[in-house]
Amino acid sequence: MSKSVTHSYSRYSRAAAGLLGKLIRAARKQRRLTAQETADRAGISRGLLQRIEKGDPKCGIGAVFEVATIVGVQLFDADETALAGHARQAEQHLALLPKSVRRSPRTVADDF
Amino acid sequence: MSKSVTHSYSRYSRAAAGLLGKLIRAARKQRRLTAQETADRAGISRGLLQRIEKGDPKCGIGAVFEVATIVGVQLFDADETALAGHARQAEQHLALLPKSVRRSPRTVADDF
DNA sequence: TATTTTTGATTTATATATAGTCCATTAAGT
DNA sequence: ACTTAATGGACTATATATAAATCAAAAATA
Repeated sequence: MSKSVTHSYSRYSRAAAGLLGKLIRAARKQRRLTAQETADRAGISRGLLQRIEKGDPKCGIGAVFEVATIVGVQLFDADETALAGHARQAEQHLALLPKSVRRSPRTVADDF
Repeated sequence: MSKSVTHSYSRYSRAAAGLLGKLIRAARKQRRLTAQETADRAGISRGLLQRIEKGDPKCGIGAVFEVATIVGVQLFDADETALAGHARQAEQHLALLPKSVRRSPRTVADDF
């Protein structure tokens, strides 16, 4: 076996994944959905659902979003959402920005 | 080669991943960060960053959150956030709910 | 225009995420 | 209390995500 390179995440990222997991679990319980049934509907295994609810950062974002949707956790609220709005805005903004970025020598804060 | 089981995601999940990717890309450009530099800071490869910005649902949620944080996309705003609030609430709620769920025979709507 | 960097895409090798199974424990319903 | 179901944890095999390297095209600066 070769050396495995353990990647570490920022506290914020870990917290976000963990919180999202808790949200999902709570929502599932509220709806009285079995872990197995939820997993089936999401098209994933029960084991993966466990990891998602535990906040494992290695879970695929698609699987997480899928489960979140099923149990009724709206990340980006409703039809015209926080995220959707942001993204449209982002796209427009993108059109105005240069298509590639030339590295500027100034340093950027990296604290979070 | 054995048959590969292609998993399909709901439209909502795909949209969510895609939108988040666009958000990230736009934010990165705004900050004039190179793809390579962003990837380095996130501790991931440039290729993975490309997939994240393209909205690939198979990307690990930890990596996505990490990049989002770096480029300044706040999923759950700031220190006491939408999500954090929800999650605390979720936890309390969880304490009041039964620890396991007994399947009730009634069917549930599955359209989204 | 010339030069240099960024980007997008592809390929390969390796690490690892996931599905599937099993078992022990715990909790719900009777 | 008894019975049955849901959960949490392991473990294994396989699919696949990821890193790394390379190259061509596009775009930024001079």
